Parts: sequence; C-alpha cells; structure tokens
Amino acid sequence: MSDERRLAVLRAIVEDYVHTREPVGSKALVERHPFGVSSATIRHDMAVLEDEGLIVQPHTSAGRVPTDAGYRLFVDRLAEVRAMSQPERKAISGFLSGAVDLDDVVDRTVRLLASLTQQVAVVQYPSLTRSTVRHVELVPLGGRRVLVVLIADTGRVEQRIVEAPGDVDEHVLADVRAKVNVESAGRRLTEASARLQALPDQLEPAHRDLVRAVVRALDEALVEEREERVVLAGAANLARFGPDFASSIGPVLDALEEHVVLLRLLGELSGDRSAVAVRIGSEHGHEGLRSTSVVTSGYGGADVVAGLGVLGPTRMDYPTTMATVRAVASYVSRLLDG
Amino acid sequence: MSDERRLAVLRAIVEDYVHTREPVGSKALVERHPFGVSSATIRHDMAVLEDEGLIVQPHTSAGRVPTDAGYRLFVDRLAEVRAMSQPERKAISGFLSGAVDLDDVVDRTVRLLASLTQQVAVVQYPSLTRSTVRHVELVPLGGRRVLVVLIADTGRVEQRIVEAPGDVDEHVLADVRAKVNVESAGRRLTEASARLQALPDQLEPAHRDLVRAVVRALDEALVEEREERVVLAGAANLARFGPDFASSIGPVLDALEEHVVLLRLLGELSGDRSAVAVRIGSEHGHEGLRSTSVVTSGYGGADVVAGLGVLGPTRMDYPTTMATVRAVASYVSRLLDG
DNA sequence: CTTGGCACTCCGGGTCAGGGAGTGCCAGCA
DNA sequence: TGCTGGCACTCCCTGACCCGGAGTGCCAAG
Repeated sequence: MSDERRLAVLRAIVEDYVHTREPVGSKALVERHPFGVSSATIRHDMAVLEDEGLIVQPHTSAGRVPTDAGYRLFVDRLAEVRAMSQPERKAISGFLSGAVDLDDVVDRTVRLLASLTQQVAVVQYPSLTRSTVRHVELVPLGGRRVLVVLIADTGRVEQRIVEAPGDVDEHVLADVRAKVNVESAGRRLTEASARLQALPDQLEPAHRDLVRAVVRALDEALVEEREERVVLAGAANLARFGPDFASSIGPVLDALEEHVVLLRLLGELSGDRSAVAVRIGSEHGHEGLRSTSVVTSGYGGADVVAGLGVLGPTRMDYPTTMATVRAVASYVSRLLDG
Repeated sequence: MSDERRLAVLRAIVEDYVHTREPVGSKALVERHPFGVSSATIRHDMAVLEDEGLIVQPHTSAGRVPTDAGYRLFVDRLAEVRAMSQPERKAISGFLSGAVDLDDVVDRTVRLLASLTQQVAVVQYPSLTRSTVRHVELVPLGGRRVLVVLIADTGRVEQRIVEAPGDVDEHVLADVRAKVNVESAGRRLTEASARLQALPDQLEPAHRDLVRAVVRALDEALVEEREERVVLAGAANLARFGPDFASSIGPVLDALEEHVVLLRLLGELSGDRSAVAVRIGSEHGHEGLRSTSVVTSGYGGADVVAGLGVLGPTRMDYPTTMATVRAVASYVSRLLDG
C-alpha cells in the first residue's frame, strides 16, 4: 500500500476543496492531478483515508471533504509554506512604515491582514507584562484628583485618575513622582510592581495614603493586565466565506465580540512564540468557532510581547494564509524594534 | 374617505409586520385589530395607502409591507414613544454607574444599548472640539523625545510623542509647560489652538523650535479631530435579524467597519441634538445600509458633545428602540455631568 | 361609504421522474 | 500484491407539475 500516494491524495483533496468549495470525487481528482493511476485506485485510497478519519463524505455517493484531522495533517506535513513575492513584501512594509504611533501601527496591521487574507484579522496590543517602564508621570488635576500616567517602552501609555485622601500638594507630588520613578523606571513591569509595593512604608506617614492610592492605580495597570486590548477588522469578510458558512456567522460574530476568547486564541502560543501556529475547527475549545480555523503568530521583537492572526473558515488556503501572517508579524516586529 | 382610519390601518400594518415579520393581509388585520369594518373596506384603504407609496406588496396577491416612507410616517405621526418602566430605568442607571473611567463608560454604554435593543449599538467618544483643556503635560523621555499629554475636561486623554530639534533640557521644558498651560488651560479647544499658534514667537529664539514641535503635536490633537473614535457592539445581533436579512449582512458589516460612515450617521443630528433622531432605510445615503434604520441621540450634558445610537432592520420596533436610546443617552449625560 | 361575493393571481409545499456524480465491490491482470 | 475496468447502486439535484391557501381587485347592492 503506497502510503505516500495516499497522502498526496489527501493533499489534492484539500487543495481542490479549498479551491472549488465542493466535495471532490475520485474522477475529478485524477483529471486535475497527474497521479498516474485510475480513479478506482484513488477510490480505494479514499476509503482508507476515510477510515483514518481524515476525510468524510457529506452523503453517500457524494465526493469527499477533509475533516479537521485531515486539515491538521495537511498543515503539519503536507503544506509547503508559500514564499511571498517581492512586490507583496514591498507592499506590506510600505503600508506599515507609514504609521505614526503605536495605535496607528496596530490599526494598519489589522487592516492589512484583513485585506491581504480576505479573512477576519485580530491584533493584540503589545502586552505590558513583558515590557519595561519608561516613565511614570503624576499630574495634579486640582482638588484631590491626580492623573497617573504610565509609559512603557513599547510606546504604550496607560492612564488612571485616582482620588487622593486629601488635597494634593504640588511639592509632595513631585517628591512622590521622583521616588516612584526611581523604583520603577527601566524595570520589568512585574518587578516594578513588586518594588512599588514596599514604597509607602519608606515615606513619611503623612504621605502614605497618597502614595498607596498611586501605587494601587499603577498596580492595576501593571499586573492586572485587564486592559489586554485587541483590535479586529474584516468582519465583513465573514459574509464572503460562502453560503455554506451563513449559518455559523452568528455564533462567530458572538465569539469575536468576546475579546477574552480572542485573547485566549492569541495567547495560547506554543513553544516558539514567534512561529506561526494554526488551530483548526474544534481544536480550539470554543463552540461558536467550530467551523473556523485560526492562524496566529507572536510579534514584537526579540522578546515577543503580543499576538496577531487571522480567522477564517476551516476550508481556507493554509499555505498562503500562514505565509501572510508570518510576513506581517515579522514586519511589525521589525518596525517596533527600530 | 376616513383619513383617520387609513392611518390607523398603516399603524396596524407596521405593528403587525414588525411582530410577525410577514406581509400582512386585510383579513388577518381585521382579526387582530377592532376596526369595526370588514376586510373589503380595509382592502380599499390599503389600495389608497399603496397609491400614496406608504406600503407595497412583494408580489401580486401577497400581503402588504411598509415602505421606508410608511415607516417614516409611522415614526413621525403615529408612534407613541413608550415610557420605560421603573425596573428598566433602575437597570440602566445601575449598570452605567459602575463605570470607573471614561473608557469604561463608553464601553458599558455600547454594550448596554446592544443588549437592551438586540441590535447593533454605536457610541461615539465625547468629542474634543466642544470641551475644554484641563491640563497639558510635557514629559521628557530622554534624548530628544518628549511626550505631550493633553487632558480634556471630559476625562479624555490624548498623547503624542514629539521629536525635539535638539536634546531637551528639563528646565526649559518646565518653562514651556507652564506657558502652554497658561495659554490653554480652561479654554475651549479651538480657542486654545489659536492662542498656542502665537506662542512660539513670544519666547526666546533658542526654544522656538521645541515649542513649535510641541504646539504642532497639540494642534493635531486639538483641531484635526482625526481621532473621532467610535465603538460598537452587538454585531452578532445582525444574524438574529432573520433570514430575509441574511443577504444584506455583508454590506452592513462593511459599512460598520467604515467608522467614517458611522460618524456621519451620528453627527448629522438635526436641530435639537439631544432629541432622538431616526433615519430610515434609504434616507441615509449609504448603499449598504439600505435595509437598515438608525436611531440616534446626542449625549454629554448641557453642551452636547457626541452621539450614540443603534442600527437595526427597517422592520424594527421603533417606539421601544427610541425610548431605549433616549433613556440611555440621558443617563450617560447625567453621569458625565456629575 | 361599506359590504359580501366572486374570479383571479401567485407563492409555497409536495410529489415525481430523470440525469449525473460518485461510490463500493469484484473479477481479472501484471 | 496492487492496479484496473466494469457494473450495479445510492443519493442529490433539477425541473415539471399540481394543488391549496392567502390575498387581491372589482362590482353591484345595501
């Protein structure tokens, strides 16, 4: 039994199905691919592939369609990741390099991904946890209110307004600002958080409550990560996935609105975070995303800080999509490093 | 010709159609509504209403469906705006009052609107142009880079990083900061912008370039308004609008992603900006939104600064939707004022 | 102005038959 | 052992057809 040909058949089925969107039969297969054997032989191979759970037929006497497991095998062993052409690379770097600030980078990235892949794109904001504190600024807003601004080295800015226990004195605040910066500037966020915890006790009792309030606000921004923002684009492409997808569109939109779900998808990157990861159909535990696949990659320079990716039908062009995601991730990383 | 009854018929058709989602015929109409006349009479009225362009029949020998003009008349003259019940009001204010900052207010508002109306909700961030400057902060980031932070009285914060012509001196920066604040704090943004333009010339030539860079950054944030952000939620509800809506879902998602379109919808508020406005079907010029209606209202306290609203099928429950939008807008306004 | 009656239209669902695509199996062959 | 052509079978899809129901427009009479 030619193990090799069977895999070639699987690959052909995946490719044809992605292309035609219709179950592919043995006859059509031998016509389009030079296997050098007859359709009967292919039928035999198909029967075996079906036994192995890699393909199914929607009805008796219909062509075959890949299962999630089939796509998985295709991705793991059969797909040659397509290389991007020179013009494509030019277009990507050109479009991204026009960005003026971090928000703009994220915005352009997500739109670029959506339009290149014609799927739904998701980009996570560079996470705070892995980056370092560049500066902390405290701005008196009058009365007892103080604006706390945290600037990370990724260019990300977080702000909180805190209510001090009593009226805020300019000079005291300047003093606190200096001390907070000494403890946190240049350090990893988690480390900064730890050092700040000890800060109130080192100061005069009269200022402790103010410092506690400030530290609490910083801590929220530093540790809680609750502001793990994601941006998405290309939701309209869902409608282009075809009529067979129409029934899933509601649940998928639902899932897309739950940013927690998206963050989980982006966060669960295996081993090498900067590699492209693919999760197919039911592989990600979410019910509403059963008929979709997600192609993700980490990005953000040497120390990978966030994820981006696209979501499309399980019946997607994996090689091209993976190539695009990888290329975009690498360009964004380069951009943020520089 | 009983003009009055004809309008009652129109109202009944709208209400029944919204409820059943199916063309409504003369017979079903007299069964459900106590007109006190026979179906033949109603048929006559319907023929007239059709002549007037208020209703149409999808095919010969089908029931009638309201046209955009029919809905328009319904909204303008026939709909009693439903009052919200006490528990509903409680729920709204309760949910909104838990917000911790401006982002949170906007976020909660849009989600609340979406879940109350089961439609797509849109909320515009309070606009900068109408508000005043609370404070401008300049933070040296080391080397030639300066972070410019603009705080508006709405709680909104804008930041820009500028590249100074040369290395930045702490004291010079403090001086510039003080001068900038004198010129801008407490003033309308447009006014602040104007005054800042003149600032560079009043300073020592050595600092002019730095000041110019800072002023340019502020001006971007102040005048360009390019950051007119909108947030939306409930896109998944599009799938619930029914199968007859399925074909429009793609174009609508497209339109939703073009924030410019949404801003236009929210911005075009007539006369009394705090009143509820309704735009039906083709009334808003956008092709992709032909089968949707938009219910909007301004919000943001005495000086209305932004818009919010919902988007749903033209076949929507206008009275309830309008009541909800009005209630939410008024609660958010109260919240931001306090 | 309203009403009952009537003829007419058209949609939607149900049935039915035929063609096509695809399958599984088998016997024969290299 | 593996490949092949042949064959019978299954099932979907399409189009044709028919029928019932809901709805309409019109009309003549109250």
